Amino acid sequence: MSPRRIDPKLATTLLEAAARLLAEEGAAGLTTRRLAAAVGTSTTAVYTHFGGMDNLVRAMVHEGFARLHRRMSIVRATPDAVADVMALGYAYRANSLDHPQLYQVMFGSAALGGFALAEGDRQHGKYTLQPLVDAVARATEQGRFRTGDPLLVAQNMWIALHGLVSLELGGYLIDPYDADVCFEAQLRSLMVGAGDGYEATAASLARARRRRSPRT
Amino acid sequence: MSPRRIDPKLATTLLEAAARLLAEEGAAGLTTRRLAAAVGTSTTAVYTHFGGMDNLVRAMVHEGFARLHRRMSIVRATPDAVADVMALGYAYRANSLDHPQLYQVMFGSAALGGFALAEGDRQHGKYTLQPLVDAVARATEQGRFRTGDPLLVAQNMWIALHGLVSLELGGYLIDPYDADVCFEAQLRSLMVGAGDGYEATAASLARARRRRSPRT
DNA sequence: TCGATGAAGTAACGCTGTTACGTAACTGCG
DNA sequence: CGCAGTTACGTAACAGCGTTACTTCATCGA
Repeated sequence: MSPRRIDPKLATTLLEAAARLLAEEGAAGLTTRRLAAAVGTSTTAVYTHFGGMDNLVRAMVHEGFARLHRRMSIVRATPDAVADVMALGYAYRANSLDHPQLYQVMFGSAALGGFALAEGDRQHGKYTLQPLVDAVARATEQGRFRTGDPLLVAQNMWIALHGLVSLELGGYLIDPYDADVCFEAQLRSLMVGAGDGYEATAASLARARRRRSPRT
Repeated sequence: MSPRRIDPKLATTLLEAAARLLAEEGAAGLTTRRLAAAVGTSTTAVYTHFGGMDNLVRAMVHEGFARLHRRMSIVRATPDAVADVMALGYAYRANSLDHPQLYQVMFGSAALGGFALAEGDRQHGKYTLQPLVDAVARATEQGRFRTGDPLLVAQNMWIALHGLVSLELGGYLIDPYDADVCFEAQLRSLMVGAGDGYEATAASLARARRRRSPRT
């Protein structure tokens, strides 16, 4: 019927449209038919290029982790490793708030919505976490953190950050304190919990705060 | 067709069946038709009693928060308030692991699956958090925690715990450390981050560990 | 120029939540 | 006891979902 669209990159087009649909209408609005309509094709395209909605979502999750990794990779190492750790925290949260729906699909145990993630899809955090592990290791070398496995310390920080972002995006945070207050309190608590001094953490937090990236 | 079931508590029956369906088959298996079949009625019952699937899920979430609150309320106050705080952490995680699917619906920003939670539904954490706030306040009075708002401190602990449980249930935790290790490391870090001494925390953790409730 | 290959469209299947409509049962009043 | 009134339930349908045979058609290589 419609003139045949010669588009060898239909897969990419589909992914971009899916991301836009997800961002604008939420996960409920991300259906094969609406996606097909958005790119001017038929639902079959999803199957020839991805083999189903699951795989398309999986590809989006993949892309989401890559973007998160990129966002955290541009945080440079400075002489203050604790400030670096907190700067990574800022980057993590900023990326999540920039793509809230995607974040919820990545971590929202999206199996709920019928989208099923495979085992490997959840392990992208492994390399996403690497910049944080490095910064923690340097903070440990600098004597700011207690001696211990940087991977375990970094993972605990990631866990706490995910808890914050997850509850913030879900609207679960309780009234008197907004997410910003909770976030910085969380950062302070994490650094002190890892072994840093209370005053030293405050100074490093001030430094990290100045390094927040303006936009994506 | 079938003999009219005289069951004035059909609403309760539906809720129980829904909980069982959710636990056994996951959120994808929780449909009006399967639910109706499970209790030997028709899909209409869901609408006369709840006004739709959303409200039924909302009622389950309500019940889930109540159960969580109950589970945390049986943690008694002892002279070691920090041990109490960690015992509440154990209770929180134990409850979540006992009802993983329900937990994911409660916090999994279930809007993804088409189930929408109302604003008020998310604020049940307000009273659920109260036992933790009290324990934190006592730990502060005892000089174990730094002076500060117990609500903010407790909220940060809840955030971190939710992060752990959420990632654990979703299968996101990274290999070398299992969830138990991460959990106890998280507890230690939280107590130290709140102001407790490293050695004092270790002693209290040992006490809290002995108090774990055996079953629901 | 012609056959082969692969992708896209059509239409259908079974499933979902939801609702209009009819019916049957319980409730309360006389 | 008998008769409305109200409520709850079953039936059947609608729209929309993911998915999949089957068909059609554009493109490429010989």
